[in-house]
This record gives sequence, C-alpha cells and structure tokens, in this order.
Amino acid sequence: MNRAIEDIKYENSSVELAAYAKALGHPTRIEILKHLDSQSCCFTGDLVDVFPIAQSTISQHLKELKKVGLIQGELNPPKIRYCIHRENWEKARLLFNNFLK
Amino acid sequence: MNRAIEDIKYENSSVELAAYAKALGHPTRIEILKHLDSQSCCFTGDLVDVFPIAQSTISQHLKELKKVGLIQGELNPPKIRYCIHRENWEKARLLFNNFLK
DNA sequence: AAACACTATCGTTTATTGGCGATATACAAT
DNA sequence: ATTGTATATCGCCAATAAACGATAGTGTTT
Repeated sequence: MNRAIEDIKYENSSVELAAYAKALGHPTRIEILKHLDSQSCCFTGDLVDVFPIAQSTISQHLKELKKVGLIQGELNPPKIRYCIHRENWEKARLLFNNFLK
Repeated sequence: MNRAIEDIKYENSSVELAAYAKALGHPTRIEILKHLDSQSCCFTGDLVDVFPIAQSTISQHLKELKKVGLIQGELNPPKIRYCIHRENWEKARLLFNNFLK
C-alpha cells in the first residue's frame, strides 16, 4: 500500500485541463477575466479600482493567470496592458468543451 | 487575510463557476470524472485499483466532487455507486461554455 | 538628477489543500 | 453475535495559496 505520488501517470489533457481549472478556481480571477474580456484589455490599475482588494493581491492573481497562459501582458510604459491570450483561451475552451461533453 | 471573501460582492455566476473550476483543479479529480463518465458509474474500490493513491485520498477527492455537486453517490450495499450528477454537470457545462464564449 | 506614476516582488501571516495510515462506521453474510 | 467487506472520517504533516503592507523596480516627465 506504499504508493509513491510520482507513480501516477495522468493523461496530458487531464493535467492541462486541471491547470486551467485551477487558475479559474477563484471568483476574483473569474471576474478579472470577465473584465478583460468585456473591454479586450486593461491595466492593473483599472482592476484595483474595480475590486476592493489590495494592489499586490491583484498583481498576484494576474501572475497566476499569466503563468497558466490565459492572459498576456504587453508593456505600455509606465503601465502594463493585460489582454486575454486568445490562442490559449481557445485551447482551454476546447478542453472544457470536450471534457464536459 | 484580513479581508473575508464574503466581503467582496461577486456575481453569482462567478462564484458558481469558480467553485466548479476549483473542483476540477486537480488531475486526479479530472480522471475520476473521466472514468465515471466512460462507464456511467463506478465504485470507490474500482478507483482505488485504477489510481495508485490511498483509498482515503480517493475518498477525499470524491467528497470534494460531491460537495460541489458534480457527482452523486447512491447506496448499493455494501458499496457505494458513484455517478455523475447530470443536472449539475449540464449546469457546469453551460457556465463554462458561456464564460469561455 | 529628482520626482512621479504604475506595477511587481518581498516578507509575513493565516487558511486551505493533498497526502497518508489508522480508525470508525455501515451493511451482508455467516 | 461475529466476521468480512467497502467506504468514510480522523489526526497529522508538509506544501501551497491568499491576503496584506512595505519596498523595490521601471520608465516618464520635469
């Protein structure tokens, strides 16, 4: 019964899907994405005005979303313009679509 | 963590979507659901044979999935037959579908 | 060079998650 | 009533996540 965690062999799509799902697993991140989607792009500062949470916290959420590839940030000094990463967004859409049948 | 999550007014759909996403945010749970889907239903014991993780851990994952409503367990003594909760599954499908446009 | 605006990162704290073995519970069959 | 089987729960631990304020970049403008 001594099972090592590294013995688990997941399907690739399961790992990818879980990663996207995990990133979507917080209401603030969902609403950040909704906001991004509604106006194609926006700056961190806009979000700080919209959500009653600290700037550093928002930055962390953005980092999470960027890490998993759902958004991308382009320099627009001194601001950073965040947009949805359409290619990966589509990839996620297909994964969820296929999974949820 | 000075701010409770309840203090932020999220859209209802954001909270629901995030809850589903969070439940899907682990590869083991994804594969459990795939397994359930592929054969409509199954017992905890079947999963213990399939995944190299402890029985208690699988039970925990099932609990998570049940909590969010994606699966349901019906007594089939002495076993418990787990099935996908089709109604909520459809609800999740619509939420993700709508969100990912 | 200094001041400013914007964002990221650091350090800390607390909560949650994921894993395990051990134990408890529930029911069937003996 | 005892045994056996299947599943859930408990207690524990390590790792990760979420939140904050403070601080450190980064690039513009004065």
